[in-house]
Amino acid sequence: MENNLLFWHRRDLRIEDNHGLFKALSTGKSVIPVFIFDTTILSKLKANDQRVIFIHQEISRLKSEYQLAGSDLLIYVGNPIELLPKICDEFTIEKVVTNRDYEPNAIQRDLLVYEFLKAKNIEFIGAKDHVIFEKKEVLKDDGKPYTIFTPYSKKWKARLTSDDFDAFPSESNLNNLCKTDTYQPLVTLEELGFDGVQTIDFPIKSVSESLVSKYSEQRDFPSVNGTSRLGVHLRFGTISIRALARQASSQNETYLNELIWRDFYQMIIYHFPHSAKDSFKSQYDRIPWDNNEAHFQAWCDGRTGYPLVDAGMRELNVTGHMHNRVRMVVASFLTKHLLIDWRWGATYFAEKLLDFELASNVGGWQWASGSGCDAAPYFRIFNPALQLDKFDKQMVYVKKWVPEFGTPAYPTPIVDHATTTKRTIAIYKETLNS
DNA sequence: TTTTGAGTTGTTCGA
DNA sequence: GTCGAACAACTCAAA
Repeated sequence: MENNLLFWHRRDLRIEDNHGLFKALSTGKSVIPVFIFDTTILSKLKANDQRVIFIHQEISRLKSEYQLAGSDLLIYVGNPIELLPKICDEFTIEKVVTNRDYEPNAIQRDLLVYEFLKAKNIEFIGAKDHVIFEKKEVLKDDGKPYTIFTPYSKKWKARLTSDDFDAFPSESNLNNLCKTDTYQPLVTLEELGFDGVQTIDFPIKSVSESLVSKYSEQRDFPSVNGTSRLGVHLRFGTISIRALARQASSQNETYLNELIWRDFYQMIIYHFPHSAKDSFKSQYDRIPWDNNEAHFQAWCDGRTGYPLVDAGMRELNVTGHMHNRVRMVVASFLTKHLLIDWRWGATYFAEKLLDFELASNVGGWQWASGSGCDAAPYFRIFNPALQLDKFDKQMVYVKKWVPEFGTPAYPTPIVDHATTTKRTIAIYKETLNS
């Protein structure tokens, strides 16, 4: 029996411009595409997690696309480390191809997969697909990774050549897919242990030229649809980062910079995996957080008495999304007004955000709390009232999410701005100098 | 090795 | 109202 090749989809739920899939199809071998619902991840999620519904929908679409090409996407449920060797036996696989993942847990998983497959004499091949530049492609002149964004972005741009955004035409090579006419049914959300009720709208899979071109002027105003909301599609690979970068680079430098930030944080978590759980700068883990449970709950529920903060949290709770400017404001408020550990906030975001991406999330939270690489200085504390005046002056955003604002039903501020910010600066100062 | 300039997104105060 | 400086030093990156 002829040997086959397995292509393992993870956070790359598309056929077109998929580097790993292109690589697999280019070998000329018969390629079997597979996706595994990883129960070690799913078991930690709540039954109504909207991201599982999103993935399930996209898997369903991807499966039909493979079926149109005369093949099928095989679906498994379980622990990939245990399943992959079995799948390889079942289909006489000689090589497994996948796109690389840079999160510490994923790297550990892939290392184990590599060992298990190696023991069976099966190759395990990775491809770069999730970012423009990965690992050691953008380093300082001394060969070490950057920890400051601006010089990183300069080197990133200097290193860029005309073909770095080029698509990998995986979709034009589908005749090498393993052919089948017996379609395996897709496991249902209920079978996976999820309730399957979609409560939020999923963002569309594209961004208009006009949004990108106006991005730098409009992105800071939460009442304006000035951001692309493509985070979830980048997270699960339902769009190609190369296609997006191509569009951005020709239209808006600020937008391109945001994509470079994404590469930057992916690179940081790859080189400094401790920063997934601990502060990048360890001395910030000595800060004596207040961690007041009642304050935290008020923050989660959007009833701090600071309208911009509350609007943001309520937008998050209802839609699974929060405008980026407001993310900074609520993160600054939690860490620097309430003096609550950035991990509490990061964990809450991880649970709620449809577009949650570990590297960007811990990067952002550590930036706001001052504990990250290239973070805001500790004395830089957003004033929620001033931010409201600057970015939602007409209170369109606030009134949308906090309709009772201005009535007696709206809570009074749970803490005083001047008092708490002075306290935080004093505590940070003392901790960092001791 | 030493030196120099710079560092996502702010706020407050006083002239 | 506008503007510059202070906030607090420190570390990083590159020459």
